[in-house]
Amino acid sequence: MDVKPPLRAPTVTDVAAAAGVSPMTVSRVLNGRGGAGEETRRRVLEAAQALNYRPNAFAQSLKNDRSNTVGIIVPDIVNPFFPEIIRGAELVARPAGYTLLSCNVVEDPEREEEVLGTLLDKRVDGVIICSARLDEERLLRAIQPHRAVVLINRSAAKRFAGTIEVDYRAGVEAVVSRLIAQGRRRFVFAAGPAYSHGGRKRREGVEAVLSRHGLSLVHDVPCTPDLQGGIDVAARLKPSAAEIDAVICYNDLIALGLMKQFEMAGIAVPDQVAIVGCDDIPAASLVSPPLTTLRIAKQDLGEMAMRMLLDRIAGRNAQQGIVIEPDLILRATTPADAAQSHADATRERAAAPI
Amino acid sequence: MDVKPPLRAPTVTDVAAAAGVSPMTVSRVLNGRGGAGEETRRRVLEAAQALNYRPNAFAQSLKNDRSNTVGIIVPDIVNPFFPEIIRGAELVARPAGYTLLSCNVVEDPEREEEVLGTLLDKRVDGVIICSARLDEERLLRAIQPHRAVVLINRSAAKRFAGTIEVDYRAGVEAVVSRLIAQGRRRFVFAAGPAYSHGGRKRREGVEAVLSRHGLSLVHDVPCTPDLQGGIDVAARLKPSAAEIDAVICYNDLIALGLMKQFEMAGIAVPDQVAIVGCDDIPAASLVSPPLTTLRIAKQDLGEMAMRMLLDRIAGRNAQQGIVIEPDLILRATTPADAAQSHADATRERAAAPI
DNA sequence: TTGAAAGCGCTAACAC
DNA sequence: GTGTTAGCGCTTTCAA
Repeated sequence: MDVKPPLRAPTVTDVAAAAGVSPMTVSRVLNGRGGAGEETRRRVLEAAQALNYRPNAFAQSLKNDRSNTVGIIVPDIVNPFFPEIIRGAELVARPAGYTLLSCNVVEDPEREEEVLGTLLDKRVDGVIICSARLDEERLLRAIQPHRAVVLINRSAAKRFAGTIEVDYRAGVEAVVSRLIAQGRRRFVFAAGPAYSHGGRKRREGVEAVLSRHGLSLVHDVPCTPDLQGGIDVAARLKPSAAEIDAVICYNDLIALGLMKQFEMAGIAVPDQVAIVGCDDIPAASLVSPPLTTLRIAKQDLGEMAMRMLLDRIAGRNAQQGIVIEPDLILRATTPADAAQSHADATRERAAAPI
Repeated sequence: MDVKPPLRAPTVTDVAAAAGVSPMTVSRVLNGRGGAGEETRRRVLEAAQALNYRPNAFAQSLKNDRSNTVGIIVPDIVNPFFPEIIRGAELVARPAGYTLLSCNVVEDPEREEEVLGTLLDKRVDGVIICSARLDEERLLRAIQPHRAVVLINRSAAKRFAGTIEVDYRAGVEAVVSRLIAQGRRRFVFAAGPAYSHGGRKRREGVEAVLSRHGLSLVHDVPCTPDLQGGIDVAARLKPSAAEIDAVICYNDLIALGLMKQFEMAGIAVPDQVAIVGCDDIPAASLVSPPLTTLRIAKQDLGEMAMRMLLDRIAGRNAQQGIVIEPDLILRATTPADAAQSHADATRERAAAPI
């Protein structure tokens, strides 16, 4: 009556014995490699079923020299930006017969290197790396032994990896231009991690537009890419809050942390200071005022990356680099009317009845 | 000059040849199994280094019959509740020498079963299942062949799995009692997925308190455990919003979606309707008004689960079942003063100067 | 259509 | 202290 815990999982040999054939035949039948008698086929299938047989993936991988596993490395799984990418990647990987191994490196370059090593030990068929934090040289060395690599938001010699980049620069330029047209002049950049490639792109966008208008950043403050980062930035900014018009944030988490602090400090958003995020995570539209941000099609990004990776694994290196454009989502942390200047908005608010 | 892509990864044999010893010696040195000459040791290490040798995890696993990999299955990686659990689990797994394979089943029981099979093929040493959606019989059958299993928020015969459960019932009872003391009488339960074990616990909590007061639920509406679920519930509730005092939500995501819709419909929270969430995800404290919720120590939960799993893998089944208590986090979607009745609050608000 | 042998990379057991 | 042999579970090659 008692179901005994399986002391040893059944092997091809067990199935073969049960079906009265050779292990080879079992393998053939189970892998649909044709060439197997109808009757034999039935017996094998039956035996496998009865024994609850499951092929040992190690043995298969060892023999075939492929694991049907791919890895994806993200800086922080708790940052809502990344789970969507993972989900997208998984959506493509599974139907293609691949298992996805997702690894979280908690924003630590050492860990990133270590994880790439572990994935190598596990002989993954390929890896997607999101926002790699390693410096160029170490990154190249770490990915070089891998069979196939796709980098998200990081460029690299095409020889070593396919790339998918978000055109943050263009996105940021669009918002900053708009804010300048609305009369904002004194900008702050809440920069996120210093070593971020995407962070540099965003900065370039801000600075390009500013310098076109003879302006430059009032502050450029690095911070962790999470709520706490936004809180830290707020602390830095509060003493001189009267001297700034707008804060461009590395991501929504920072923007949200910042907003909360500004709200508590009585700093009016967007009337006194405009705030712009990046990513468009769900919380961005839930807060008050809802956050103006750059939307990235996160799940699509994951899907594209995985498709590119599978292509590379299969040896068809069709697409080498893709750039995707973010959408500017105008919500209420930036002034509503592009024609109306900052000063006007302030005056009008002061004159409003309630 | 050109770095050639590795056509074949180096093996013990390669290292052995380079060091002028036998493969066995290489294995011994690299695994620190003592018994190896100082000089030999040095040579082997050098050779391994030079060739950039990395042991093939398959071959090791095949031989040792253990993969040093553990799996964790979550219903939806995009739900912010789960990434924190995964991170906690990983924090414990990695130092112990285990790689964590996290799998997302997008709230689909079929996928859950399939994934348990895949993990079996990969011969993981153990699995943690979060909020298993499978029915009892299929769940038991699916976990039975696994070496070690820990279930989060799901009970099971101790024989087959360790369990960690959140005492949702107690948590919910605490809020509901409080709301009743504040004069709320007409409760709605936004129930989440019908097949959720945790959902049943929460419902028991609500109903226990209500019946103690001679009350019963006005509505019990199932929904998906995400923002959309909350939006759907709002649509269901809006026509009769005047007839309800409080909505107890399965999780924060639902509560947040609901709040947003209520806000747009001009339904005052908490004055007209109180809202309670569950989980305490970061967004809960960011919205206005901030959400009253039950806080679960998510990362701790992940850490505990992983520790329990590793214990089970090692054969020390010390702890079989753990129950953790949620903390009631009172924020502003429920009335502030327990002594003040609903009616009072409403009157006072109406009389307020602004 | 089916089977026998050999080997993927590694290590436990047993020599020497 | 070090090497030899054998085998983990599977599948490719070649033969029957």
